[in-house]
Amino acid sequence: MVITDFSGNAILSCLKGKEKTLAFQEGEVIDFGVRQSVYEPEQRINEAYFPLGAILSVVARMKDGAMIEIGTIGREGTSALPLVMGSETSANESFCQVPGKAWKMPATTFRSLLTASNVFREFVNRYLQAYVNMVGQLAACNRLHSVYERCARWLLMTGDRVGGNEFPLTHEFLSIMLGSRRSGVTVAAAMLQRAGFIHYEHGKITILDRAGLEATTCECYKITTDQFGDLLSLRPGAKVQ
Amino acid sequence: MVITDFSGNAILSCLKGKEKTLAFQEGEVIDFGVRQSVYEPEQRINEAYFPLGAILSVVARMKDGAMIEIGTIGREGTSALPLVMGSETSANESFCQVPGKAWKMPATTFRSLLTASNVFREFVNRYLQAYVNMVGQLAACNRLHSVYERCARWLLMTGDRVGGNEFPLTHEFLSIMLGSRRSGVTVAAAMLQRAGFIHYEHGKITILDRAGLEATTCECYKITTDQFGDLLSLRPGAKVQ
DNA sequence: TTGAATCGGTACGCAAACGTACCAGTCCTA
DNA sequence: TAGGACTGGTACGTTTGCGTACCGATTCAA
Repeated sequence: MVITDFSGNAILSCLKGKEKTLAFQEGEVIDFGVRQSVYEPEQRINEAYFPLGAILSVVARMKDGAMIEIGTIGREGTSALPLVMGSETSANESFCQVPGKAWKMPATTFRSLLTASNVFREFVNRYLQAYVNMVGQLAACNRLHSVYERCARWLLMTGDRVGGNEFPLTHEFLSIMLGSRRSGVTVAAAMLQRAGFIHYEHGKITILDRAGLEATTCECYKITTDQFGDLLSLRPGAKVQ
Repeated sequence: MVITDFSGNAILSCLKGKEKTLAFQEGEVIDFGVRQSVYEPEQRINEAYFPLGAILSVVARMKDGAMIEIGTIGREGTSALPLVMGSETSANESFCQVPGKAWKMPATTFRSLLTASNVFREFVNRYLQAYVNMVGQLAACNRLHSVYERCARWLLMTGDRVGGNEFPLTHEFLSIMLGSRRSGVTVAAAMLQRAGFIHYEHGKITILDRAGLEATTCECYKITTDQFGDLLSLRPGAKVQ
């Protein structure tokens, strides 16, 4: 895979002219491996990442070791939102959820771009708004909806961001992201498979019937995705920008 | 109550000189009544509010009518975060949770202040960061912690924002905010009262033992409050700025 | 190729919370 | 001051999901 432009990432693809050149010169493509750390909590952010295929998870970790996803970042966004809000650190831990490529850029370059380009800053702000709305909707969803619904939602959202219908995933990992038991996720996933919406085997999952999943999941998926969609045209196959 | 300066609100109190004058001239004190609407979902934001005693709730409402709190705003902040992110509308509904006063300012004035004053913009950004962290922590808390723990957390956070130990609250209302049954909240609240941490009667609650509540609640309270505290010195009795 | 690790299926007792209902005390208002 | 609304206490059957355990199948590495 050769990066000839930034069309793989919605944020980067709105750069033009000398800002685009700067982003090229001072950045590079990197590979994220599964569970590779992106940011550690309270640590200084030195790089901004823009997924080109990788998917990142922002998680909260409790003192007892419990972990749960509070945000997810794919080709529509960037890991560097704290920098947009003028923070030097990330309050939460984040890591790679689905392996793939990402554009890496020094934090200083990202800050320069925010200052230099109004279009870029405004676009990043719109992404920030959509991201915040996603987190809020997740807070509601986590309290009000069943494992089964949330399971379908997570698969759809990840499918959207991976830009395809197949990605590596274990029940164990999904259960951590959803903040539920592995056995509970297995039951929910088995129901989805029996319904013909998905197929999985040994750490690999395939979405077979997106419409079926959408009919199964709670309204949170549509609300969140529409909020991104208004801003960013995230759906698979949709043209970025 | 006569407003001689903005010391009641952390955000406004960082205004100086001609920006402060502008905020005075183009704003006014208003009274928020219980359950009075602040913003409706998807509607244009025409005013920014800065609580001086009132507490506002941002909530998500589901198609089936279920409602749950996803953010709370008191003397430390402002209702107008979507404007900070360049949005014209609020994705969620918000209303007054605890009645009291607030400073009201046209959205255009708020935008002017953000442009005119670096100090103000940076301060608002720090508040935005803390708010986003609060929502994320809430997403985790809603999934991982019991009604009992969340009940104590909510009372503490509201006590912090009201700037006192007594405020109007019914079990019914609290159960909606927490996304749980009223009967469940009654049981949890009764435990807290039996422990001597709180006292309540007919829609009025008093926090008797803050340390007791803090020992009871989950870590989410401390994490969230510390994130605000680093930025804003929110605790009761603490000097603002 | 063989042993270990990973992954998924399933079961089961248990706790939390749901959903609902009914009742009594308090407050508000006509 | 009498009736109705609001608030809180309680009960109980049901559901969901927890916590844990065990087992078979697949995959991977030695």
